[in-house]
Amino acid sequence: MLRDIELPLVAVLGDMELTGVATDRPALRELSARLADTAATLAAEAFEVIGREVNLGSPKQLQEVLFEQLDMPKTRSMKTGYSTDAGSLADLQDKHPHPFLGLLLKHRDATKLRQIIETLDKAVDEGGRIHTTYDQTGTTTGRISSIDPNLQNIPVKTEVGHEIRAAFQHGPDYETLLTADYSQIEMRIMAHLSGDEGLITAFTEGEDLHRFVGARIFGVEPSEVSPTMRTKVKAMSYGLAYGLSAFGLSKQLRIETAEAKQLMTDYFARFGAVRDYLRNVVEQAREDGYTETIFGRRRPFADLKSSNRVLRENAERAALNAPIQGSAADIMKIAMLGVRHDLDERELQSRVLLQVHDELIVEVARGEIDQVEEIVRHRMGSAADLRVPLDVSVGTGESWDAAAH
DNA sequence: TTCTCCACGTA
DNA sequence: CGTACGTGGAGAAA
Repeated sequence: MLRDIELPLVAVLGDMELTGVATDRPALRELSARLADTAATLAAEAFEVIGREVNLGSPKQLQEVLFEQLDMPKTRSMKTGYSTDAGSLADLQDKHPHPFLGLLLKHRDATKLRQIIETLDKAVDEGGRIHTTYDQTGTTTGRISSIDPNLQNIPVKTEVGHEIRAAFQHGPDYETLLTADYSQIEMRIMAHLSGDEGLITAFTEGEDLHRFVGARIFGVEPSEVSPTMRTKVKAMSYGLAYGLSAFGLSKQLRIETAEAKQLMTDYFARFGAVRDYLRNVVEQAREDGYTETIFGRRRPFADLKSSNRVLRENAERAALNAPIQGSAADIMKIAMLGVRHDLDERELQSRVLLQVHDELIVEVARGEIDQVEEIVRHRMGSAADLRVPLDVSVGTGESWDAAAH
């Protein structure tokens, strides 16, 4: 692990840091200005609605507005009062609709995104590139983390998120950016580790994983799986690897606990080996005092025998997740070494710029697209030999956003 | 200036 | 009552 993966990876990460990624700074600044404008308008409207000016970024002041002035029902309790996070505000909007709530949520969204953009803008160097720093020893699972700035949590889900990613581009001497990511790698690892025949079949035969699983659970044909059914199955599948409970699932999907419970029962009725595996991982960790990834990376656990239930159950969920998240991290690291090796061997000018856990972003030199795609697909696809295929999806474009799939 | 809490972005 | 991270603002502590 140390000799064959971590140490060789040091140089790869070092080069990625030194190279950095080209950015369209004017675009970032324009976006920032637009969001500042939006935020100001929203703040003014919010103040109008409550009849006074407060700091919308202060949870303390928001609590005064919501729970005293507007007399809203109390939300989740915190150390310093009651929560004003997005989930709580959404609940409030149901129980006690008020225009202030929507304005506040939109204002938060705009200011948060603007703050991210400002941080990025400050990080741009003289050459127009942003250089992150990778921390190879900062996580408990084997993932690498990214700091100063963190380029592993750049927004993507919203419209503005896409605009931000559109500002990450290839440099002037290069032809395009290429992104390559593993599809459902953690679910595939779960299929591999559990040996669940149903899940393995889903990956070897099913075109759409969640549709396939949904058909099994709901007892219908894949073509009969509705969008709602698929959403539920998807949430549950991803949640499994984190130790999600029926309660947590119900909350996330905003459905009754009984329905969530039934969903999980139906899931495990069809994919029982998954449940057995998850139980076994925790059991084994309790005996050994550590978990292990496919490639032998160990994570110690001290709290699995704790008499404190909260500590113990937290440790159980972490222990169940560690081999899955950790194996995925191992696989990506091996793939990165392979990609680097092949780029060097063929003396190509293209270079890997970023890693975002299950995704690589490559700056492709002119005329090298086909070769680079072949290398990346091959190295990522063959980084581990599992009981299910490793599916890699690749895209190219002028920007990170355009290259995404 | 430094620390904790809250909130929230990603995989 | 969902794993793994990093960051910035507010407000308190030093």
